[in-house]
Amino acid sequence: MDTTNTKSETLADQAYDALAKSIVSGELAPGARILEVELAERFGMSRGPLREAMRRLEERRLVERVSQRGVRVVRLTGPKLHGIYKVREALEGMAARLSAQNMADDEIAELREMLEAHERYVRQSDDYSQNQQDWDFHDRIARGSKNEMLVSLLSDDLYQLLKIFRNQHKSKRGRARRAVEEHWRILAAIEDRDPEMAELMMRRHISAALAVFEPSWAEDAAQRDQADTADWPDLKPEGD
Amino acid sequence: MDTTNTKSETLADQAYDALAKSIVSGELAPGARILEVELAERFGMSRGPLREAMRRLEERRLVERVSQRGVRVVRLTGPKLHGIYKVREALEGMAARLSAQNMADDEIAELREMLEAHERYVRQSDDYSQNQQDWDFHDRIARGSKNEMLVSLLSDDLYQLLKIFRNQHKSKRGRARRAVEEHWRILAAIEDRDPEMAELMMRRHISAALAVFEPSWAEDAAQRDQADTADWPDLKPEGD
DNA sequence: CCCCCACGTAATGTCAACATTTTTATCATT
DNA sequence: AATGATAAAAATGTTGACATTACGTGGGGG
Repeated sequence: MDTTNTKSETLADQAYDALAKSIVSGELAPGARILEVELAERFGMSRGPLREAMRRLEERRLVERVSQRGVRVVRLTGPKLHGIYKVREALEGMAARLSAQNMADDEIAELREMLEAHERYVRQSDDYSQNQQDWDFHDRIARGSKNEMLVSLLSDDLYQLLKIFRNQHKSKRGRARRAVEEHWRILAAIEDRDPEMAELMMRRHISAALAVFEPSWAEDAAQRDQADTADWPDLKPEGD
Repeated sequence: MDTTNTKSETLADQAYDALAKSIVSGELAPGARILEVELAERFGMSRGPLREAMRRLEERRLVERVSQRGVRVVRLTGPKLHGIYKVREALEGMAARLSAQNMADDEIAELREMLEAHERYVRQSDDYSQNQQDWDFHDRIARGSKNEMLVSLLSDDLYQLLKIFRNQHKSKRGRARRAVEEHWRILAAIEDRDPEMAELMMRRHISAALAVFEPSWAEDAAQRDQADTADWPDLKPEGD
């Protein structure tokens, strides 16, 4: 973790950036406790700014806090991931629709180039998992919508959250190629300036991804149920 | 503002709740500066927990912070509101779809009763503006989706944000009645357990609301352009 | 062997003081 | 009257100390 060479101005903001990066990169694993005293020593700052940073992370849904007990990196269950994919379907469908209307011609050309590079990679790769090129494609569509709130919700919130769980996005053989084909269909609709088709293609794409990934989430859940009771016991209601 | 009689445990959480309520209720007006020292005195606590609370509000998009200069209640422009309505369309369309599938029969019955009461109110009222019954209807649909992330994004984030701008939601004569009619169509589709129709009706409803409200946002923007330069001057880029 | 209690340690929550930055008010000059 | 400089006041950012809560371990009793 590195708090130097960042553009943020206050220590609290620097700590937030560094922590968010560590969480999204997996360096701080899902479920990991985040101890203020330890971080204060590591970052060379007092606990105050760290607490501020962690409050921001909390509202970004990247960490979960229990009062008086501390903060840990969020863990997502199968049902929650399912819920997030439904939200993705809605938001990204709208993003594709708006991109077909609002995306600049040079942006669309760049997107085509990116997709060509992505296709070449997938043709010569055995890598099943979702990679940065996938995320870049989706990020570009979100930004192409020219809708600030959409970008914020997708690129700043949901994609960061999902990146934590890159291991939950392992596909079946062939899915990566299929995904690229679906990307082409989305791009074609955007190039055609056809909002309805763009939305339909994007929603189908997200639905298909969900169908592929979801079975493995149930398996993961079985393993996780054991670990849960071991390290963060049920909290009793504390009065009304 | 009141920090007593709340269920929150830490002072920071109490302050967050109290501040969020004040912002959403309009007591703290859009654009208002939030001064730590003043609040510390009013709430009878030190500035530390207040800073934590404000960091949470920042990520909830209810306040905007400029480093070293402070925090103010968010102001929404016409284009931003437009963007939020597009996001609403997407998310609430999905919420209605999922509610048609997942909502319990007794929940649907309650929703019907609520809508009947809402209709009676509108028939005998001259009130054009969007009221709590409207929000309650939408909140119920979001919760009926049984999708945590959808509920969080809509009911915890977007609706709170939009409530700040209740004065931006003044309608034309007759819109309130029309809205109730549209609510009936949404409910009918949910009762029929017809996800496609529920989504279509909800998306049309949000689109129609946008079409009604949006013209007045442009007028508001003209007035606001003058005020902006007066009280928060342009920030110069500070290096890279 | 299991449960309960007491005590010490670790971690979180808060406070007030200090450091730094920004804003405001005042005065001098043009 | 307007502008610029300076000093004081106000506000934000950070620190370390203290208060409070939670956790872990050991000892004793049933």
